[in-house]
Amino acid sequence: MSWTDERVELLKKMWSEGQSASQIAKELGGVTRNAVIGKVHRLGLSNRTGAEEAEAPAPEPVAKPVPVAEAPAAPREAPAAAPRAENVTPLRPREAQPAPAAPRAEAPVAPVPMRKAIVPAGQPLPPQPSLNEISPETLASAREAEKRSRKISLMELTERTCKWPIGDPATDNFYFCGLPAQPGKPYCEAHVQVAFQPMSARRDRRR
DNA sequence: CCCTGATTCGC
DNA sequence: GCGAATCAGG
Repeated sequence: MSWTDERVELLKKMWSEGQSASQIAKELGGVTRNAVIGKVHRLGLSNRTGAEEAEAPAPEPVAKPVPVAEAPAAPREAPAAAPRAENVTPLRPREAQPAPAAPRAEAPVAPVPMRKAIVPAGQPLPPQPSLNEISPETLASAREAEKRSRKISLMELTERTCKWPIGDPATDNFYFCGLPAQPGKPYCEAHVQVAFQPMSARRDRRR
């Protein structure tokens, strides 16, 4: 591939639009980001001053209009579980919560009444299965994983980090597991187990 | 780790 | 002129 006029044009255009060298390289094809950067310098447009740059804080051109997670489906069967007398520690409240007296009286509401955009776009909402739907073994490894979790933020999620949400998104005690995700899967080994269960086994355990 | 842009330097 | 390798930084 060589720098034909068209290619240089596209390069100039994209560069002035604030696209990154790698994005431009991808678009052009046949070149690496290094090639793009090198060309940019030779063309003398290092100073990203291609377009007028009105002053609009150029919203970091995110390649695609990442569709902010649609309002996630209502927490499945959450309310139903609430009434259960026994303290149904919803799996979420981490760290042993030594029965701190006077647990919010208005707790029966669905756990995790999230606002929006809590789960990265594209990924299915992690089910918050009621405890009896999870086998003891799976539950154990899930809790163990929670301890080792990297506690990363939404922005730190990547292709290979577990995207299992932990904590209440309404509080600052919210983060994502972040452990190494199973190749191709959105979660780490432990959370994959919780998220993807054979229908049969799941049905059998449900009450 | 992943990704940025900047530089260098042999070709 | 080109761009891989490498550097510096987030």
